[in-house]
Amino acid sequence: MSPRAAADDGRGSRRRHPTIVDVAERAGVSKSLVSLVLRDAPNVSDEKRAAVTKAAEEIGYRPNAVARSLVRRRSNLIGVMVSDLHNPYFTEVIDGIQEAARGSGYHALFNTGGRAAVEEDEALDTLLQLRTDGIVMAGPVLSPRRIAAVAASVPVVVVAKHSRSPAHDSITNDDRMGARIAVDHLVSLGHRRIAHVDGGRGAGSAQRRAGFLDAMDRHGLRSSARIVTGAFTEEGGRDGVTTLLGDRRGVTAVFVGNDLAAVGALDAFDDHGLRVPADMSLVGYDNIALAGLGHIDLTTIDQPRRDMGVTAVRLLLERHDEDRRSARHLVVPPSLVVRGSTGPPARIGSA
Amino acid sequence: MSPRAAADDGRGSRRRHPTIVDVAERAGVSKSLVSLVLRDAPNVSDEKRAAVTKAAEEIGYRPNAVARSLVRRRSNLIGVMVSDLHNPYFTEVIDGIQEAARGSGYHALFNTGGRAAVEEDEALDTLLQLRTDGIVMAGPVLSPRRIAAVAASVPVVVVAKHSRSPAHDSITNDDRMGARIAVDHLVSLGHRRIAHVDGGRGAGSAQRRAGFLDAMDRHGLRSSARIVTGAFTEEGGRDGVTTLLGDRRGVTAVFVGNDLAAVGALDAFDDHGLRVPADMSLVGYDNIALAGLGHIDLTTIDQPRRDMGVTAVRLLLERHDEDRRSARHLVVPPSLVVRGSTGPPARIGSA
DNA sequence: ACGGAACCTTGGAACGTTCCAGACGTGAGA
DNA sequence: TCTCACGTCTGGAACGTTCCAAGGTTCCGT
Repeated sequence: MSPRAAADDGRGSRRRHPTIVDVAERAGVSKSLVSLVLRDAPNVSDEKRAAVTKAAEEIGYRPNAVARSLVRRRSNLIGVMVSDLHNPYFTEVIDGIQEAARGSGYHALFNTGGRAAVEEDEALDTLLQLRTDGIVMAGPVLSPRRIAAVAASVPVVVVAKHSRSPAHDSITNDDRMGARIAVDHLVSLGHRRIAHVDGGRGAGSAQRRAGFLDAMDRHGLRSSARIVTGAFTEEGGRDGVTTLLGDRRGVTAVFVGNDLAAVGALDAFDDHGLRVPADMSLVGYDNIALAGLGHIDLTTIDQPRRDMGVTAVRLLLERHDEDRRSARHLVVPPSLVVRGSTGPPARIGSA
Repeated sequence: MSPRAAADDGRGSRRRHPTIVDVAERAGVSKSLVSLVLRDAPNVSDEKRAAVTKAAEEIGYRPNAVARSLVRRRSNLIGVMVSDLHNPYFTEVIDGIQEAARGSGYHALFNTGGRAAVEEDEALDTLLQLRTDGIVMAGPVLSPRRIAAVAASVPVVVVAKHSRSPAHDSITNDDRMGARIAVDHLVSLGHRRIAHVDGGRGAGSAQRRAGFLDAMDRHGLRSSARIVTGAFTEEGGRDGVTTLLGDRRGVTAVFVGNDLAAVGALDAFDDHGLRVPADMSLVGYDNIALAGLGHIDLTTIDQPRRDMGVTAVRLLLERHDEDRRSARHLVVPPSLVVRGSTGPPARIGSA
């Protein structure tokens, strides 16, 4: 009598999982044949195939991915470290990753670092020890050094954070261009005195600031461009606008660093009795779901986040399956989404 | 010369990961000793311990969790299937899970099913094949049958969906109680004619409806209670309110099924020129981040989501480590969060 | 009738760990 | 001096797969 026949695992607990050998015994074939059938290889007789399938079904066999990855030395897993799951920006990227992974025979598994470097490090370590075939880092706050170190042992693609590292790939949107689009839109509506409440030291903030100035310049409005410091939070937007309104010189439109901050701005305008868009136009950035709510209805700059997720997986597979060695840093174009927070400037007060 | 010394893996690609044997060779000890040191066992001389640690460090050794789980027959992984990552409700539950897992030497790994049963099934299969030590299902839309089937091979706890299955544990908030709290709050402000825009067939919707009627009854307001059908979406709330306002009989307050729908309701009130809370009080449910935004400022019912996540992990470990066999179905109390969307009813129109 | 190709099936090694049983000192107690 | 215990270290089996080389059949062409 085989030792396995001794039933449960001794702790009197949950019965051990059936293995390929159990299936083989029941079907009266070798374990190798079972393996072949389960991976549906050609050159297996219909008879045996049926017997194995039936036996597997009957005992509720479920392949052990652990043993499989060990011997194959690949897990078919894509690990995704998301810096912050609370940020709705990432959830759509995740959708794209999930979709692309499923479509290529991989499974995506997520992790989060709660915007803290130590935790991100731990999360990455888990992914690394699991021997995932590739790692996506969504908006990491980790140091470039550490990211490069991870990239030394597994393909890595960084999403939503600019990088020029030769060690890994990255994919970001063109923040400069996005800011320019926002300004162009406002100018086309007739605005001249436009302010920017920036995102402080947040990711992409510097580029958006540069794009803003750049665009104002092109329209010959450099002198009426105004920038105040904010942050990528509701509060950052509120404070920025408050500062701005303290000494505004006929500003009729504001481009805010991101949507969350724009909502804060909306709030501040409310407090000052300014109506949007009648008295003040407002443009955000990112097009998070929030911006589309009827009650907020924010004109904003959209990043093709889902596509970015899909592309991230593609980049990973190029490295893993096609053995690409050189780094690729992709920059995708953002686009304008016009909603109800922008309109022509009020006649009164226009210079 | 050992075959391993042949450098890379033949595909000319990424160098293979160093193993415990590589560390052993370099440190001049057996692989068993390396294993002992790495799991810092007692009874290892300081000298050897140092040698092993140094060697591991030098060659950048990182344990292979796959091999480890295979032989130990436990992965120290908690798999979390989240039905919908877009729903901010879950992100806080996730925080709790992550925190509790870390605190107990486990790692949490997430998955998502995009609110579709087939995809949820696939996601669970991935988790099952990975041999996670336990699975948390956050708001599954999967059939109870299928959930029970999964629970037959691994401990399962369902979060945010009522269940009485003997096969697994669950943790939910007391929706009846939450609805009662909402009504009590409105009544205490002086409201009498209160309506409920429900969540249709959404999870917990029936209980919230029952709690609403129950509370109205207790206050002797059964006859002025009004319920209209909605859904747990912005649109559901908007439509519900529109229906309601079509034939309102002096309604001064509305309790909406969840926060998202409440935002839709806010919108509909706007459209009808009703000011909140001056003309109409509004209470939501769930206390998602959105509700706290200054611009929305919604009074709502809070579920202790983070705690629910922590508790879910605890339930899992009770089964896995302490071998509990009987099912536990926990119900936690929700609480009121008063913000700016509720106030006393307007004098005009009060009966 | 014979060789070999084509097809199907199988045993065993390997993947990188953990764990068990036992080997090898060394020092204490008899 | 001989045992025995203790502390330290090691080899080998096991975990559940995949994959390779090779073993059998069957069938075809000559």
